[in-house]
Order: sequence, then structure tokens, then C-alpha cells
Amino acid sequence: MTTSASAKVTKLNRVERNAWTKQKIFEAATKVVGKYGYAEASVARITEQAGVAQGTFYNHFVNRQELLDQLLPKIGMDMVRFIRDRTGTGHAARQEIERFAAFFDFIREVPEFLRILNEAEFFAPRGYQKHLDNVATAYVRILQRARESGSIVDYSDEEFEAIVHMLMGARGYLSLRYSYAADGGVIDVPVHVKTAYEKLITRGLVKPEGRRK
Amino acid sequence: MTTSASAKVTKLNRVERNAWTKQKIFEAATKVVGKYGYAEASVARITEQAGVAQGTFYNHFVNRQELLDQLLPKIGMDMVRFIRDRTGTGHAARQEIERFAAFFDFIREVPEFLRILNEAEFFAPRGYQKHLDNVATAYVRILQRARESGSIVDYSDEEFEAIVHMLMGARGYLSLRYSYAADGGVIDVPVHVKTAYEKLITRGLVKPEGRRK
Amino acid sequence: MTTSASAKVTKLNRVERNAWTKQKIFEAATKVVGKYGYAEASVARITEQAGVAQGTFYNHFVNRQELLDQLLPKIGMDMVRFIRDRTGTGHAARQEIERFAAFFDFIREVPEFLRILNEAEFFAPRGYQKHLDNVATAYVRILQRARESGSIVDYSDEEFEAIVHMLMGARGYLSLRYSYAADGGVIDVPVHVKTAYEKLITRGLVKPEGRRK
Amino acid sequence: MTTSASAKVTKLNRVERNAWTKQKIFEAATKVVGKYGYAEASVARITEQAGVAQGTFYNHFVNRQELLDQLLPKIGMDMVRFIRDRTGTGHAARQEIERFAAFFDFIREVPEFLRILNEAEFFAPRGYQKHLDNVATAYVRILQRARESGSIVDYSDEEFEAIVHMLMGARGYLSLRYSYAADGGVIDVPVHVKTAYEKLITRGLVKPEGRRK
DNA sequence: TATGAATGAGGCTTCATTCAT
DNA sequence: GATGAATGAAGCCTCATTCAT
Repeated sequence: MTTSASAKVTKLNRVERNAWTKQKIFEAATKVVGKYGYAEASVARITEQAGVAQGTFYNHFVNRQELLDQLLPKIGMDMVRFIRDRTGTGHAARQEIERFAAFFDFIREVPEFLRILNEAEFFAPRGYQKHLDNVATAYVRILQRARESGSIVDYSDEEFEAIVHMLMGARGYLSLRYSYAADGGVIDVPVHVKTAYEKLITRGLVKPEGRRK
Repeated sequence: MTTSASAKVTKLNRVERNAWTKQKIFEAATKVVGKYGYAEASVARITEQAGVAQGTFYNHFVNRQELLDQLLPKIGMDMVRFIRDRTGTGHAARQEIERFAAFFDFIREVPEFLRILNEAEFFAPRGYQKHLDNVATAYVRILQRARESGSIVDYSDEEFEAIVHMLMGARGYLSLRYSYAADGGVIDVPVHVKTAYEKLITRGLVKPEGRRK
Repeated sequence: MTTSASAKVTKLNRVERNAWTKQKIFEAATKVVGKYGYAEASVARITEQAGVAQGTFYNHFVNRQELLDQLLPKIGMDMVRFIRDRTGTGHAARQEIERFAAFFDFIREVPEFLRILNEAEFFAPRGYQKHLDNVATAYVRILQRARESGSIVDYSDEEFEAIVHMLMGARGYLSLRYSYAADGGVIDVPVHVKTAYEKLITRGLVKPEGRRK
Repeated sequence: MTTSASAKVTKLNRVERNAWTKQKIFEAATKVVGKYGYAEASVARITEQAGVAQGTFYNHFVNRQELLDQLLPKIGMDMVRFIRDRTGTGHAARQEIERFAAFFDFIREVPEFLRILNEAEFFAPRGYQKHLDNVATAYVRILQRARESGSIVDYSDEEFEAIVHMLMGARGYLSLRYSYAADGGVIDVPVHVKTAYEKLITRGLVKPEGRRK
């Protein structure tokens, strides 16, 4: 029926419009938080950036926090994919180093990620938790597989979870220390950071006790 | 005895009273930030907790931020001392593990430290930077000494700096993940976290590429 | 009729309501400053008088100062029009005296003007400057025309500017001295003030040196 | 008696000290108000400038306002004396012009006077009133004497009072307009201001009505 | 669904004045 | 009399959220 068809079209348009508006708000929030941080990401600023009225915001999100909490998980998944795409099929150690490097590549690719990641802990705890779970789960799985293939030995699943948090923490702090350029931009980490990571991952930091030559 | 306590208070002279008031504000801030976080640590809340008028605050700190920025460095030095006291004279690997454990012991000793440390990054950036410098400097020195004694090999000073940030990051994330009890209190990290750290530190995570023998 | 009034209000569209609110704030500010002076014209007081929330204020003015700075220029233009309307087409001297009288008439018509004018100098310097420029420019033009018609002789443009400031200063001080009633209200200046002004304007105060008959 | 003598000396010293402290506060207030204006002249700032404690202030003045109200009358009397000393014994018109010039000379001599005079109206109304009375009384007396000597004709005492306010107002506004240098310093008024004043005083501004050649 | 003005709680800070030493 | 820490009222402004159109 034309009526239903047109209705459908209208409805679709409506739905599409709706999605489009929400998307605009989303992208605006990403930009704003990336540039000014969560604390400065007022609803006014975000909607202005999105080119919609403040009230419109609440047609798509129940409150400000809801949006903020969605930010990191979404970009985080992009990051996971990005890193996966950049990881080859070589030796497990090599792969881990590739992942490490890809993390910092991603930060340069999506500079907003840096602030969104590091601030989410306090300003979007729910989103942060979700992101952490996402990443940790995927990361643990990778380590498990490496263990299966014999590249990693003598680590339990529980220990993997701890290790994964250490590695994520290491990245977070390193990005804080090395990724911010003087002008507020984002730069690549120095090469010695990567070699240090490689050494830590492949041999550890300090000789074990009682180790003989 | 209350009598002696009040007598003690009465005996304070101007300078001492002044210092005492400042100290009260300081301790109140530590409690408040520890409990509610920096964002909720309003001057009103802090002064109420300290039992002084709001205006009194500004006789001791030029503004709210100044106090917040002093919080972490001050407790951070306590932490450094605490850890130093808990570190024995044994093998370098053992010492590192002692330091790791002592970090989490300190968190339990001073539960406020957890939030103060983790939130300072954004709410007290100056204080955070100072703390990081304090800790990193001390930590690098420790590693350098271990290198001199032969317990660590093949790491440059630059790499040490990177490593130190990794280790601090690891601790930070682990504390976030494992130190918070369900009731909001602070608990010790599970033992597998410590064994994982020990393994990472002493042997690395993954077999190096092309390692023969 | 109340019905029609409320109907009228109801009929307002968004833009009109917006303007109406701003206008309400404006009028409230005029009343408050007129009654209590700028120093006591807090945003709280003004919005209360206007019957809107304090936050509403900041939807219409970027800050308190902006409003205060708009007060005098706005009323000042009313004054200029008022005086112009009260100035006839007679002799230049007569016109000047009419302007002088009309100034004090305006003060009685809009009693708030008295404080707004006299205090703006310090509390709304930008607005005061604007007002002064408005008035001085118009006043100088009037004097120039009188010079063209031969009613004023031997004054340069620069001297006109100085004269205009003298005349404005004279009015200001006279209003301060004579316009305040005992009850805080505003009254007309005594007639001898007007005759004194007339004499000063038409013959000066003191015989010139060496003037012969 | 030695006792009484020494007591007297001690007392004198005390009195002298007392006066000396008060004087220091007074001078500090003059400087502070002259430089920053009444609004910024907090008790803290004044006492700091004076080199005494805040509490000391209240041993000499019942409150801030009392001091502020004493400022202008005191300097005002200096001004009256200064102008009197600069006024010759020539023709009345010449004397009036000398007074006018001396007023601006005094402003340059005591730059603080400019702000203290112009702001007192609102921040030290009592002191302002007192100053105005002082000056007006003296000024009227001068005009009366000129009238007795025939240099001024046809002005009543009441009209003198009005005239005096006009002249003071003229000076006030002119100082506001012409005495402030770009750098915040104080400069002499342009010569055309003086000639304009002279013309106004000696011939008026505009030809009287119906005056025939 | 989009709009954007209105709301009002709450935060930081200033400052005249008091008062115990 | 001098000191200066303590007081607490009051002010300006921000911002998430609501709601009538």
C-alpha cells in the first residue's frame, strides 16, 4: 500500500534522522572530550559542537553521564580492531611488540583516544570498566593461545588477568608520559620505550634469585 | 586523658596553633579526598571536616587547588619511606618484589592513598607531576644501583625511565582492579598478582624470538 | 483587564518571550540600581525583583557587568530624546536654559537616572564612557550650530568639548546637591539654581579684566 | 616628681607612638586609594602598606569607613591652602582663573587626590559631603568678596552656592576627562580647557536674548 | 522529535571585623 | 597597643536538567 510504503519511508527517514542526530552528538562529544577533557565537556559545549539544541541531547541520552560512559567502549573497540589488524602472524614475542607499537599508532591515529582513555577512569567509570573488560578479555585470550602454542609457559589464567592489567597500566602511564607533545598534540613514543618494553616482555627486568650462569 | 589533651592544646603558642590548624585542614582534605574523591572535595566539605570556618581555609592556602596539589606529594613521600623501610638487603629481584608488595601494604595502611594517587592525574596535575618525578627519580636510582651490582643487565638509563613508568602504571592499574573491596574498603591484592609480577620481572612474559640453546 | 493581559502574555512566541524576559531584567536592574546603587545591585537582588531565577540572568547577559554597562547608555538616550523634545526653537540662550531645566525634569520623570548617572562613572565605566560620548557629541553639535547662527562667538571646537564637560559636570554636581529630597525621593531644583545657570551662560560670572564700558 | 616625669615621658611616647601609627595608616590609605581606588582599598591592603597588622587598624579607627571618610576632607584642606597660596591679588577674573589652574596643579602635585576626590562621592559620602561643605563655604566667601568689590554683580548668595557647585562640578568632570594620562599617571589639562573656562567665566557661553549690538 | 529559555543548587572566593594572646 | 588567625556572610557564576512550544 502506498500509504504504508510512504509511512514506512517516512518512518525510516525518521529513524535514520534520529540515528544521524545521535551520531552527530556522539562525534561531537568525542571531539570535545578529546580536546578539552571530560570535565570541560558540558552538555552545552557538546550540543553546540554537534549543531543541535541542548534539549535535543536528552532525546537521545537519558543524561550526560550515559553518553560519556559510551565514549570509551566505542573507541576502545576501534582500538582493538586496529591493533588486531596490525598484528602479524609471526612469533608470539614479535606479535606482542607489534601490539604495543600499534597501541601508540592508534593514539596518533585517533588523538582523542588519549584523553578519553586516561580520564574515563574517573569521569566515566562505568564506561571505563566496560572498556577494561573488553580489552582484558581479548588480551587474556591472546595470551592463552600463546600459552597453548608454547610461547608462554608457567602462567595461570589468573596470572594472565593480572599481567594484562599490568600491561595496560604500563601503556596508560607511558602514553601519559611520552605521547603528549609540547604543543598539546600527540607524538610517537621514543624508540627506547619500545626496546625497554621488548626487553621486559622477553627477559624480565632483573635476574632471578639463585640463577647460576 | 582529655585534661592533658586540652592542656596540650592550650599550651600551644601562635605559631604552633597556626601549624596545627593547617595540619587539621590537611588531614581533613586527605580524608575527604580519600573518601569522596577530588571532585567532591569542596572547600566547604573539607573545612567542615576540619572543624574550621570556610574563610579559615584561605588563611593557609591561596586556593583550593594549592591544597589539592600538595596532597599527593606529601603522602607520596610517606609511601616512599614506607616502602624503603620494608625493603630488605637481599637479592635485587627479591627487593623488587618486596617493593611491589609494600606498595599494596601502604595502600592498606593509608587507604586514602588509593584515590589520591589515581585521581591526582586530572585533579591535581601539578601535584601528580611532582609525585611522579619524586618516585621515578628514586626508582631509577634503585635500578641503576642494581645494574651496577650486576643484577640488571643491558638496560640504558633512558630505558630505565620507561621501565619505571611501566612499573608504576602496572601498580596503578592493579590497585584499581584489585584493591577496592566490595564495601568500598581496601583489601590486599591476591597472591597470584604478586606471583605474576615476580614472573614478569624475573623472566619476562614470553619466550624471546629465535632463542636457541 | 487581567484576562486580556494574561492573554497577551500567553500569545507571546519564543522570541518575544525571550525579549520580554530580558526587558524584565533590565527594568528590574534600573529599579534596583536607582534605589540601592550599583554596589548593592547584586544579581540576586535584580533577578528577584525581575521575578526570574538567578540562572536566567546568564541566559541574557554574559555577566553582571555587561548589564550594568548597558544601563546608563540606554537611559541616557531616553534623556537625550526627552530633552530634545522639550527644547523649543527660540533663541539659543533660551534653548540652552530649556535644556538645563529639562535635564532636571527628566530626573524627576525617571528618578533612577540620578544614581545611575552619578555612580556609573565607577561602577560601569564602559557604559559611562559611552554615555558621555553620546551626550558630548550631541551637545557639541548643538553648540556648533549655535555658533553658525551667530549666537555663540569665539569658541573653537576643542573649547566646545571642554565646555560641554563643564556643563555636564555642573549638572551632575547640581543634581547631587539639589535633587535629592530628604526622604530619598527626587525633587526639582530651586529656581535660583536655574537663574544662576542662566546668568553664567549668558554673561559669565565675573567682569572681564580691563573691560571698559 | 621623677615618677610623674618618667610617667609623663612614657605617656608621651605612647601618645606619640600612637599618633605615629595612625599617621602611617593614614598615609598608606592615601596611597592605596590613590592608586587602586576605594573599592580596592581593603583593610588588608592598607595595613600591609602601612606595615602594621590588620588588627592594629581597629585600634585607631572604629571601622574602615571612618578612615575612608577622613581621607578627602584632609587632603581637601591641603588643596584649599595650595590654591590660596597660588592666587594673586590681581583682578577678580584673573584670580578665578588662577584658582582654576591651581586646582589642576594640585592634582599633579598630589596625584592621589584625583581618585580620592572623584570616588569619594560614592565610597565615602560623609567625607565627600564634608569636603564639599568646606570648599563651597570658602568659595562662596571668595565670591561674596568679589561682589563687594564690584567684580561680580547681580548674583545672590543662593545663586553663589549654585554657581560654586557648577564650578566644582566642571572641575571634577574636566579632571576626569583630561587629567588621566594614558599610562594611568596624571597630566596637565590642555590649554584650550583653560581658555574655555576663562571665556565662560568672563563672558558666558551664548549671547543673551534680545541683546542688541 | 527539536528547541532553547528557565531553573536552582552549589562551588569558590573575598573581606570587614573580632578576639585571644 | 599590637598582633594576625578565625570567622561567616555574601557575591558571582556554572551547568545538568526540565518543559512548554
